[in-house]
Amino acid sequence: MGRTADYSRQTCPIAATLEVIGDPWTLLILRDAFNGVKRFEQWQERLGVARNVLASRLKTLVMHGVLRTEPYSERPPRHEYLLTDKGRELRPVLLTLYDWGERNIYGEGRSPNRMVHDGHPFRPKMVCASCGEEPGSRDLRRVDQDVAAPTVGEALARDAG
Amino acid sequence: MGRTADYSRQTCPIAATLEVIGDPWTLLILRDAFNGVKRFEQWQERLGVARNVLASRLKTLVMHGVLRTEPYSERPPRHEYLLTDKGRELRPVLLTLYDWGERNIYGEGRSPNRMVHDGHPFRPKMVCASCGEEPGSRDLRRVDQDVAAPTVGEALARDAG
DNA sequence: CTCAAGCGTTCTTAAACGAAACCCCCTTGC
DNA sequence: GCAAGGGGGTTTCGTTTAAGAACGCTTGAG
Repeated sequence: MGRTADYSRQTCPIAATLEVIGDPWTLLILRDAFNGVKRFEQWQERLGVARNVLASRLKTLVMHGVLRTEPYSERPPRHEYLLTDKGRELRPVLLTLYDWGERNIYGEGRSPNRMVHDGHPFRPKMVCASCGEEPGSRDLRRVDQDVAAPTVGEALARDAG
Repeated sequence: MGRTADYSRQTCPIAATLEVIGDPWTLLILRDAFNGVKRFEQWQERLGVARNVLASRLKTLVMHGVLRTEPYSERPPRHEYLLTDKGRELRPVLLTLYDWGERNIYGEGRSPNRMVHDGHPFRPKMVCASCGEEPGSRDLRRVDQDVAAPTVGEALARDAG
């Protein structure tokens, strides 16, 4: 059946998220959206993605409320795609992907572009929102509510290497 | 050419990262790897992914150094797949995906499983590793090294909504 | 000797992709 | 008035990939 995302049956926030943004093109579309891209032709040109694929991705992003359309011309009828709040909350996802690639593919400091926060190099660090500490691999636990299958909590609570 | 990831030409850490882990199954494989899964049959059973696809994904993860194989039996020859350091550094990626799904799909606190850090609910927060501040949308800048095309820095430095 | 576990590979079929053509609506220029 | 062009897609068609089931291989157990 092609790639009809049958991992949907998984009751897990990660799987659920991937239903929405799990496509590689989708993430690049969002990257460019954060980059200020708003229109069909801009994405098409930058990404080189097939037009039908782009149209389809934009449609599902709108459907899922990650992007919304906003008319910018009546005649001819034209609209642009803007990030919603829900979409804007994906920034940390893009930032962690960015950071991983920069360090693990390009090699520390050899990335073609880097980010600067207030004058100093920016690197994202993940901390616990409540206590501000960086959680180790051991002190994160999962709590199930009403699910039997051990899905994801241990996932991130435990190291396996 | 099917989906031969031609966004490879993009000189961008995000695109580069997606070359490695941009497939939806790959991310679920990694989720389970963090969950303690180490063997072919375990993944196959949990994910319900086609065996040929699983084999192919594991192969490329090993090729990219995200997983490594470790023999656990000589006769018959068997090995398991373990996260490398490089792979373990993907934890923040999984955590941000988890968090986004929990909040934006299940709705605050309604996720089937949640995470607990040292007794209190865990939510990841992203801060600047240097100064510890949570970067706003305005105070992040991109610095190009030798690339002409405006690719990603603005992406994350600027809001577009 | 047969069976089962564990890890894939091979095969067929049905989606999804990629590329290019085509279409609609409107504006501009001649 | 009519061709040219920009913007935003949809249609068509050939190719690639994924899904799913079957098969193969090696070894240990009964």
